[in-house]
Formats: sequence, C-alpha cells, structure tokens
Amino acid sequence: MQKQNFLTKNQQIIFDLIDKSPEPMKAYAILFNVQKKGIKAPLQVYRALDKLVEIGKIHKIESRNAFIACHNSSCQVAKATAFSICEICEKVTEISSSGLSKYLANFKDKDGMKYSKYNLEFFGLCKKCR
Amino acid sequence: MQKQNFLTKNQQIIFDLIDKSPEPMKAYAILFNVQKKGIKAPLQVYRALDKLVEIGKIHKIESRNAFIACHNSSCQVAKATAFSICEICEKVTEISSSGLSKYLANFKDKDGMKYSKYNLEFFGLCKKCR
DNA sequence: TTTCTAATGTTATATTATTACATAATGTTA
DNA sequence: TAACATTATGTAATAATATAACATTAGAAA
Ligand SMILES: [Zn+2]
Ligand SMILES: [Zn+2]
Ligand SMILES: [Zn+2]
Ligand SMILES: [Zn+2]
Repeated sequence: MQKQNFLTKNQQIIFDLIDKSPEPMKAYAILFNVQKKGIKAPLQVYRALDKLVEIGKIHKIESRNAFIACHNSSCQVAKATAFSICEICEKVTEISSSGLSKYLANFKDKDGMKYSKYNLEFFGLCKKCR
Repeated sequence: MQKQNFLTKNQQIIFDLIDKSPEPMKAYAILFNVQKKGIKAPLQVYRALDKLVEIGKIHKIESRNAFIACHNSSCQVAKATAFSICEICEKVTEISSSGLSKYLANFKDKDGMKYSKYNLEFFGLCKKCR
C-alpha cells in the first residue's frame, strides 16, 4: 500500500521526468526540461518536488541537492533512506537492505532515543569507476 | 593524532565562532558575525569552511546547510559522521557510537562494496521537545 | 634568495530555494 | 445543489546558498 496517491498534472510531469532520468536531477535542470510542458517557474517545480518527497515517490540526495525516484516499491522508506554515491561519476543508488534499515531503526543514542526517520549517504566509487 | 593542523587566521576566527555556537551555524550567519574581524566576503567564509571540513574540525549538516564543530576529539570520523537532529528546535548532536560506526564501516552493499565514508542524519525530537 | 604552494582579498555571478499574493481546481458537508 | 474548506496553480519578486575568475600576499621549502 501507500504510494498510490494520485498525482496532479505538475507532479506527474515532474515525477515522470525524474523517474526516467538515470541520474539524480537538480531542481533547475528539471525546470529547464519541463518548460515546454508549461511549468515556467521554480516555485512550481519546488512545490511538486516537496509533495513528491512527502509521499515518498522521490527522495532528495541532500549532499547533492538533487532528486531521484524511489524504486523501493514495496517499502515505507520515504523517511528512512540510504544511498550510495559515486564520488567520480556521481551515480546514486538507493540501498534497500532490511538488515541496515532494521539496524538503524533500532539504533538507540546515548539517551536511549530511537529514530524512525533518517537519511544515510555512503560515498565511494561505483563498480565502473573502481 | 590528526586535527593538530595549524589553522590560518581566517580559519581560526571561523572555527572559534562555530565552536562557541550551541547550534549549527549557516555560512551567511558566520559571515555576518566575522565581518567586524575583517572577513568581508562569502568566499572567504566558504574557503575556511571547506578547509575546516576537510581536516575534520567541523562537519556540515547537509540537510540544514549548516556547520558544527566536531567534538569527537579522539576519532578520525571526519568522513564518517552521524548526527541526531531535532525537528522542532533544530538541536544537532554528533553521535559517537563505536557500534554504529563499526556497523556502517562494515556494511556491504549488494555488490559487496564497503564504504569508509558516509554521513548519517537521524531526525526526531530531542529530550526537551518530547 | 628563489621558487613553489596555500591562503587571502575582491568583484561579480551562478545556483538553490522561498515569500507573497492572486486564482483555480478539488473535495466535503449541509 | 450551494457553501465552505483544502489543495494545487500561476506569477513576480527576492532571499539564501555557493562558486568562478583573477590579482595579491604569506609561508614553506629548496
Ligand atoms: Zn526509496
Ligand atoms: Zn562511478
Ligand atoms: Zn566529528
Ligand atoms: Zn528539540
């Protein structure tokens, strides 16, 4: 379940673009690409991005200020995300490891506090770049 | 060892400011604060920040575009960082858990790849805000 | 001293993101 | 249906974050 939200026109246009992209897309690159479809202003892009992030259709790669589509179709990881990022070619892969997500969801800080929301970005070299 | 690098004048001024701050500081807040000390331009701040991050004296909180001093005096975690962030008061605490850092350093992705560099940001409510 | 490198100073500009306000579409309830 | 609330859109302006380019200076090192 989840993720069956209906998207509005702008949200769908922007999601489709990100979903087709082999690499994370930046907001203004998205804007440039959707101008021919009538989305003319940054705010229109950011509003769609905010919503798409909120419902878990896309994720923001914080260290890159870029967005990728979620391909963890089965999960509720909208707010518990992990990625590997290649420092040469900038390829980003979403990690879906139940071991990792369990470990992090059960991690307790020194006050005994647990966190269900987190973002983890691993950096290294991808297969091609090694 | 490490972290015994000598800082230049600008680096020291900016580090001292961040180190005294109880919360993460943003680049332009730093700029505003150090203008009376002769640091007048954004680039001077960003250059010092880049260097301080590189040598591990400070860390960037990617989701907030802000910087905090490292207080893990003993460790080499300049490039393997974890934080908890309060979503109400924005308090940020650096997590130093050898269990967590070992787990992440030994984590293998589905290609068997390990990563010694990572950034993890947990989100939740701090003690005060709960 | 000469040379090399890292750091600095300065201006301009690029990139990323939000505020403010008006309008339209959609959903909910009476 | 009408009335109302909520969400999404359109548009312009601007704020906030970050870098490019180039000249100069300070230190290290040979
Ligand atoms: Zn995902
Ligand atoms: Zn690569
Ligand atoms: Zn640290
Ligand atoms: Zn708090």
